[in-house]
Amino acid sequence: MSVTHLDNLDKIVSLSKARGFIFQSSDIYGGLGAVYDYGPLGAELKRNIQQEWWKSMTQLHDNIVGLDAAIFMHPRTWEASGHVEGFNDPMIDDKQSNKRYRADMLIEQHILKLREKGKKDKADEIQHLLDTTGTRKGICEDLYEIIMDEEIRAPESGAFDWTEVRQFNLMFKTHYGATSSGEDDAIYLRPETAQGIFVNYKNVMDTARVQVPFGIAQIGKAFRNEVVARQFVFRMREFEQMEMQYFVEPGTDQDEYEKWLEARLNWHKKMGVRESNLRTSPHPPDKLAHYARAAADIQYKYPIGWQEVEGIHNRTDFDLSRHQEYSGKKMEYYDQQKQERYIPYVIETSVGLDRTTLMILCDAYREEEVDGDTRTVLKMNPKLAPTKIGIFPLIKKDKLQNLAKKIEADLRDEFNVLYDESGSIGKRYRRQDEAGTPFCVTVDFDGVESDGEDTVTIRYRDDMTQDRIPAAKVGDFVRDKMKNWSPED
RNA sequence: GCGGGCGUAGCUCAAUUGGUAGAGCGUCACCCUUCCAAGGUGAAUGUUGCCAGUUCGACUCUGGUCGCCCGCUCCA
Repeated sequence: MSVTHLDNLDKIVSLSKARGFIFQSSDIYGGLGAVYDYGPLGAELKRNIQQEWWKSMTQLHDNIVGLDAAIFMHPRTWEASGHVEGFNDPMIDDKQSNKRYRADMLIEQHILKLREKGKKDKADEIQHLLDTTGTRKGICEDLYEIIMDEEIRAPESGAFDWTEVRQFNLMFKTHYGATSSGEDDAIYLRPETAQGIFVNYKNVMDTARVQVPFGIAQIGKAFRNEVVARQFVFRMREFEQMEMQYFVEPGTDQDEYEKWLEARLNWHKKMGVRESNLRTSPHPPDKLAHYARAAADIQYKYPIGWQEVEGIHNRTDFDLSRHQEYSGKKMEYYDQQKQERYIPYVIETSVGLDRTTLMILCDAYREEEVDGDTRTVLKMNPKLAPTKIGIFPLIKKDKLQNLAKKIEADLRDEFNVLYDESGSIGKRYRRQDEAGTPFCVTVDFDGVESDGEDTVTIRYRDDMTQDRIPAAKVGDFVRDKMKNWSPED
């Protein structure tokens, strides 16, 4: 059996659509860019991943609690977080130095220089042009024209090699209130879930009886107007994050950061992703986000290359300090033992649920040669599989159907099962292979005609072998096999 | 955002110089069938991405628009 190497996402996209994992949004209207819907199998898969994450974060840690904050937040939140400032300005890049500047600031500096040189008329003229930007073509175009006409050079490199002026509106804006229309009522769809945690930090501390170090975990949607949103569910405009913010004592932050980076990498391995397809990748200091002291990606080797599936950040006390400043509410923690007051540092683990789902699909995907035919199979961790057990009568005969339906009824409460009696048995197996169903139980004549207890065959997705087991033991058997599953190469 | 390519049934594709759409696979039903998609019979599905124009007539020509792919750019 050969290992399947995927060069791109085509096969995954096709299978996702054909089997009902993932569809493009609003397909019948021609689709909506960079937005996708999860179909019946995808919804189950995604939910299973969520549950595994939630359990590993909350249930397995006595000092991490859950939260479910709203998508809408007070607009001041995004001023405090730095998103409004950073996401809404007309920016221009110097191609020589790759430095980015606010286009309007460049022009103001230019005006200032002119005044210093005594060129008052010229300065006034440009000031007027700047004040009336947006009235000629558009804000970006007008600013660009001034920079071009005045041959304004980059402050640091001295180069005159600009990109166009672009408005960075990463946040989706909408109106709050049914009768609203004006700018006053603008509200944002959150661009990250983290702020929902930070603004509830005090509430949680006051009610959940937690002590530093402690964490708050949350799963939820976030929205970003990406400049370039492509590559299936890898980069979407509406996506789901699974985040945990861990509040620690300053000074212990670097240790905790290292600890969580390793813990999170291990989680991905535990989900059944092959170790050779996972790695961590620290961000170089000059590429860190404004709030971070240290950061690393957990990357997966997608068909489109090594890409970030999760980010671990040391956010320092940036967010809590800013919220303290903007809200006027104390964000300090009082350590009774040490009799110290401080604003905790925050270690963030933030994993993309959609990216994880895509990773699981990619890592599971195989095409194998079986008797000159190609078998497409998703060898994913049984815990994550949308359907756990396919249950079939070998052929449509009452005797076989009755037992198969009885087994189905017995297992349905505990497992996601699927009963199928159409077509040949081989076809039913292969159909379940494509859905990633790890076990198929078939009722045959040997089983029901034997004296004593009924037996069935159980067929394994990964190697297509079978065992004959008592019909009453299917549940026990599956439970055991699920626990002992490990990925193959 | 820029440049290039593409857009016909769920999927892969076909339709002679413009004459109002077909096949295979898949799906569904029935029959057959004692374990790995390949038996038989039958059925459903398309305003040819969308809108407009040229034309007696457009899947086929033109423009716009939406979406997808590749490259560049971007990713605070």
